[in-house]
Amino acid sequence: MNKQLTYIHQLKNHIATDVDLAGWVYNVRSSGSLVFIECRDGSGICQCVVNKEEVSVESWDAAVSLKQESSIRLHGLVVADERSLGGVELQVKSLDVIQLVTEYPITPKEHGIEFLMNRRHLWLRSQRQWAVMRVRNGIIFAIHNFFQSRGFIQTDTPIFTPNAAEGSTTLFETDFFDEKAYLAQTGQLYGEALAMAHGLIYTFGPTFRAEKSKTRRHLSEFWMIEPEMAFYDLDMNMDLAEDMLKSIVAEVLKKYTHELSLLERDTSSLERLVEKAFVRIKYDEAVELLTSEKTAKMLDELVQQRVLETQELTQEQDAIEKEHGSAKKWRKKQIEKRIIDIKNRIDQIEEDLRNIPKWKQSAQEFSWGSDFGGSDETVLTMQFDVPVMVSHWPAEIKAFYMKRDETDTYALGVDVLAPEGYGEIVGGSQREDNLEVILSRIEEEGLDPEVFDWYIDLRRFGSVPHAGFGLGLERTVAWICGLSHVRETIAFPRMMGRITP
RNA sequence: UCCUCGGUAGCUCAGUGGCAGAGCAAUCGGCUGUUAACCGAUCGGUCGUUGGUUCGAAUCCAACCCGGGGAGCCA
Repeated sequence: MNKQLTYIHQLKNHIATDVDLAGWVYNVRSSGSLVFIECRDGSGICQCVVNKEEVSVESWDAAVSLKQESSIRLHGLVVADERSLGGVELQVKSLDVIQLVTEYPITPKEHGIEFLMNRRHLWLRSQRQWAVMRVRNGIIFAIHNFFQSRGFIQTDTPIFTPNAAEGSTTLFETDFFDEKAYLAQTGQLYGEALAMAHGLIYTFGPTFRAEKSKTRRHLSEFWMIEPEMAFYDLDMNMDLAEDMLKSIVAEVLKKYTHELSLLERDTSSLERLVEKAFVRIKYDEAVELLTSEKTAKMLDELVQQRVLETQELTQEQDAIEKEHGSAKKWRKKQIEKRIIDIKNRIDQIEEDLRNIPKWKQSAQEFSWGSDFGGSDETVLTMQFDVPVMVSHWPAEIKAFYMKRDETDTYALGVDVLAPEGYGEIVGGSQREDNLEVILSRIEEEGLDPEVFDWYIDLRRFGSVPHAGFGLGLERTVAWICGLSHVRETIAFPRMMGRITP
């Protein structure tokens, strides 16, 4: 154990020298008197070549016996080789097995989501999951960087709370020394108290929602970042949210190119967003856009595009199916793979074709005063190539603490919708700072003023205009990584029907 | 809670009323540059569960269980 270990991500700096590696067998191939080991050590993956004629009998026997995820120590020479992934490989001089593994369940082949989720503790070792966790780390670091460099103080708010902050959502109930308590769905109200102490604060912690949601955007336990700023109005709030998202994306693009390429993320949309101003529209304008001829036409065109794509795919499938009969074995496999891809894509298109008319109907029939549904958000964001910030919502559909405009009909709230159909990643508002108004709002909502007494104190003692927002970490990770479901953005997701591992 | 699709070998799937199948994994053998290596052989089954229809059910019907996708709600 006293040998100096070299980590795989540093190997490029050690070409033509001998190093010691320790790690796990990601995959292994053998070819007579050569064994190719793909070794991962947490920092990366490196192909290690064992040549029968250049190692001891013990090392050779060990190499031949290796199976996936066996833990090993390697000593060898680092060489540049274009045939190897990453351009560097290790020519092994000796190999020790720490533990020989048999029947590791996750093979390099395809697996279903249920199988993988049941083995999440092992799945985390796979390349894609590894990349996602690293990008998540990068996003977290970028968020702290952004706020810390602007003088924000990170504060922590309680997880046990005596009541719901916003009447509507379902919370997890627990027993707190024989008293009913709930797991926090937001730290916002406490954040406001801390902002009155420190001016600029943010929280970064877990939140819990007991809704029985089964969609790609929901978790029961997720992490949220909630800045709260004294002397900020809605516009300043929106500026801050835009700067923050740009800063996060820029930092991830700069530091995580390898991970994003492992995830096959097309980064053009992310790169564009860093440079361009976000779209800012008011709720009324969004409704107008949703119900417009332009939107209807765009959706019709989308249907035509999908139909055309299906025709092209079907033609390709016919052509390669004909070729299949007389093809060589390797080509047959290639064709079979391609046909599976084509079938999946066609299934996806058929679902789109079933859905788009519904989207169109939902958009066309949208009536002022309701909240946007998932498809409405998608239809809105499809028309822009940067995030869309929707502000000035009908006051009735927003929470009691949001400040209203002069006409008392609009809440000074803002939702930030991510591009590419990722939906709402930020929700925020300017808060109501007037004592009388907030008291009457609490009454109107039928909430118990006694429960909010400490919160109301914030309006009694030095009340000032202030604002804040919440950023959903998992949705942000899903969007930046280009993942179709938030369950892969957190190490051990908690969602309806999933509490283990 | 509702809508919708699915559950067949360790994994991914094919099989729509008549002998339970393929690829991968596993096991054994071969191969000196492999890239989800390849080639040959072997092994592998409570067809989600229970009941029904039928000469005969993986296949048809009913109920239930589990999972995927979506709605509502939201980050």
